[in-house]
Amino acid sequence: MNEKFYALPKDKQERIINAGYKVFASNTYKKSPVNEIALEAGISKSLLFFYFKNKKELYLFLLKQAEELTSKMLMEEDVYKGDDIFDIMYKGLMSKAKLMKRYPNMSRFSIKAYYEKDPDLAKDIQKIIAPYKKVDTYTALPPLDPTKFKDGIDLNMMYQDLFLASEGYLWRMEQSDNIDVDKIVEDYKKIIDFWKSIYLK
Amino acid sequence: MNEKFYALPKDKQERIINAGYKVFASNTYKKSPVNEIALEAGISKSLLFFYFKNKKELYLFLLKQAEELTSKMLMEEDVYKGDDIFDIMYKGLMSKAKLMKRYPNMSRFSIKAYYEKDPDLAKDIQKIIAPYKKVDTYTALPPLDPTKFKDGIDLNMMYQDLFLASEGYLWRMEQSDNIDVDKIVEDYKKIIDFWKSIYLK
DNA sequence: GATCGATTGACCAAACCGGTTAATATTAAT
DNA sequence: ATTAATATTAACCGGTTTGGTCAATCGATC
Repeated sequence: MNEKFYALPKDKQERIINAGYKVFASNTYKKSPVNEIALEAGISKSLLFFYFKNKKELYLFLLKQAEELTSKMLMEEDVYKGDDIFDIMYKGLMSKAKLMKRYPNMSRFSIKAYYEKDPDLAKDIQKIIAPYKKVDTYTALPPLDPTKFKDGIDLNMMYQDLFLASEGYLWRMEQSDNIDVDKIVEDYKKIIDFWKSIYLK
Repeated sequence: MNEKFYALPKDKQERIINAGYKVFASNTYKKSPVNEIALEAGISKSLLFFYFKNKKELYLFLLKQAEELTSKMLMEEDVYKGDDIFDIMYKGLMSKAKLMKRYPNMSRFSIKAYYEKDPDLAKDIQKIIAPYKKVDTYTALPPLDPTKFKDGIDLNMMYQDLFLASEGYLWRMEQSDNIDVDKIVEDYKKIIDFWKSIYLK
């Protein structure tokens, strides 16, 4: 790719990146016309080909970018990880929401990339994804201090409840095009408080 | 459309329908090649054009079919509606799962149709969707008998919890290609029981 | 083997797509 | 103002795809 891309004003860079995420997230790789991306970004197709030598390079650049941004977010999340499961989940969703505000289609793009079957790409995709694949994001029950929770509560089931609901939340966020992050975070805070009130001693 | 389509053996009809749902659910209308649908259905493109006079007719037929099947399911659901909220939610997800087993991509197709922007279609889509649009599926809190629930529980928040988690569940089902409906229903039953144990008196 | 309906392969014109290139617009330097 | 360098685009091209048609073939029935 052309290094001059990085010399572009940040907002133009992000407009191009987001245009790529949008189009590649809505279609398969093969059915994502470069021209559509250029149009969405407000530049000409030729200019896109000036910055990225071909469609494949553009795609892989976007994927790498996505993986880097995501893992960076996850690491930042980790730094502040305490032992309060509710707090962890709240902060988790909050940082996801923040990322989603800046790159509304990145998450959908990444998921789609994971399942992309194009023979020209599959191998390169796996190469980029592999390192991050190990970091499995909280599907398993984290260690919890049972004394803090009300007696008789099946902590495993409780965690499934929290997890499932958060997933539903995330899903809703992905559906709507223009997310009001603040409102969503606020709503989520409310339900977290509710959970605290019923699960905690 | 050609009435002879209905004379086809039921399983062949459904294979064609499901092929349509699959392709139209994965791409925009314009980028869904009729040939891909035919291939997926195991017939020739020519035969598809024999049953449906053109792409648009095929698409609208599938949409009408989807709306009819969905509203039929919702009505059947209504018939058995008691006053046990947990039972209602369980039965709701169960019938959705059953429908999803028979038509794995129908729901994704319908959602996509809702957002389809093709100028050739948008109007016709709205015409088909409009009647069913009013039937809003349980977003609002249904009437609940507060005496049955543990004291001090915010029923509104509780319902949001149930609803959100169910949404997450549904989402998971849509993600996976081959759904093990029975396992999913079983899992859901477990979490319903869990909810009963913490929310009910 | 003739008849008839079901099904297909071959075909076509139009649109589309990735990528190139020569031309133009914009900015900065002299 | 002129030039030089850079950023950006329009026009174009060969190859592919796509919706749709139609004559040909297949398969059963008589």
